[in-house]
Amino acid sequence: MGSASKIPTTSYAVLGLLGLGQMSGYDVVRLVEQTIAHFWTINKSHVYRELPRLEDLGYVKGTSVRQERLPDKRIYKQTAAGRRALVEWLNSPEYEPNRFRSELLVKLFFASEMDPQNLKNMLKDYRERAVESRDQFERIVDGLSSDPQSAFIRATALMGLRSHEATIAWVDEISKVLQMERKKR
Amino acid sequence: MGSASKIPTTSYAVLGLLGLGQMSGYDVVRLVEQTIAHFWTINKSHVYRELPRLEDLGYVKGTSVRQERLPDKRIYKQTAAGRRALVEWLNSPEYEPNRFRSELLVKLFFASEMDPQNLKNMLKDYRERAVESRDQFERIVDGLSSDPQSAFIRATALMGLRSHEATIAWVDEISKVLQMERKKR
DNA sequence: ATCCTCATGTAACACGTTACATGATTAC
DNA sequence: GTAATCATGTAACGTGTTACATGAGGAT
Repeated sequence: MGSASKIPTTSYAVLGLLGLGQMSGYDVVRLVEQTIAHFWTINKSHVYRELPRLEDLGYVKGTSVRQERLPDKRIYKQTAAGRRALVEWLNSPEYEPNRFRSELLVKLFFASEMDPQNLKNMLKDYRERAVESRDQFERIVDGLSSDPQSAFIRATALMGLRSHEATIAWVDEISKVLQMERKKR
Repeated sequence: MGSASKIPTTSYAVLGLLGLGQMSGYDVVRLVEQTIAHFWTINKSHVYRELPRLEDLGYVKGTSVRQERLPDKRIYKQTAAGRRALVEWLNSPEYEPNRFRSELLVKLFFASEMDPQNLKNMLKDYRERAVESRDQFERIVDGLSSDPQSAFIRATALMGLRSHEATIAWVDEISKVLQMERKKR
């Protein structure tokens, strides 16, 4: 039953997207951006490396397509084995822990060496970006609203919304405190 | 003035930690875990690669130390040039955007292929981990409470706290909805 | 004319993780 | 006594990012 070769999350993500229809690498890249990028980025080069790997495993089947004006391309579709592998992965209860990195937080950690005005500007900018993202996710969530088929997709978008809201609230919370610290000195 | 060679955030993080006192690579690794790991992980091997690089740049100075029972080691300290480079980086207003990855969210995105019970278990587990993390951060934040020197460190810990709180609230929010979806079918 | 975007990918390099090594001490 | 932890690192490999390539079509 179990597939011998263990493949990383990125491979399953590509495989999963190919379940939505056959696509070229280029299409996958665009689709990633529109769907999972906010919790799982995959860039172009990586996609193009994953596709042959999935093909070697027999999880997808690629076909070369000639085009006139545009460069020739290769389109891929899930195989039955690919679908099985995907479902098996989905149903295994394990998942790697979340990864989060923030250069802003690194700078904040060392901010005692920082010019207070610069810190203030950076936090302002950070907040503004978060507001923009929050608004985007709000629109997305509202757009998917009541469609029961998209409940899971909506749930992931909702995470985006909530986490940006939390970020905004956090900036406001610490701005007050850091402001005070500056006065005290 | 400006340093010609641009180095990544990880290098500055190591450099910054070496500002807290001279350390071996091993010490840096432990310190990372106790301080910045929740928004900027750096593993052992990476630390050991950064140290010679920082030394080549003249930002730190390493000294070999003989030990009797323990393996010999090399301890590093910030140089004046290193400190300048760090401050310059801190005061530049740029920062790379946050990166976030979550295999759980990838699985959730494709969860229409998933056994509902498994999804339920995964979300339960995810929530439990978030609760644990939240509690840890709560203790940390409370521990650093009123010390003005640690305001910035406290701010980063507070981000950990708030984001885990948001995660917990999000799980509760979507659990209700997904439950309903299941009934409707 | 020139620059930007679409549409395909490849190549090189840097970052990040896992596995390997080694010996002393501490815990059970 | 055996296993885990401390205390140092190194080597190998896999992931992820940036730069390079190429030509058509549309915008200014």
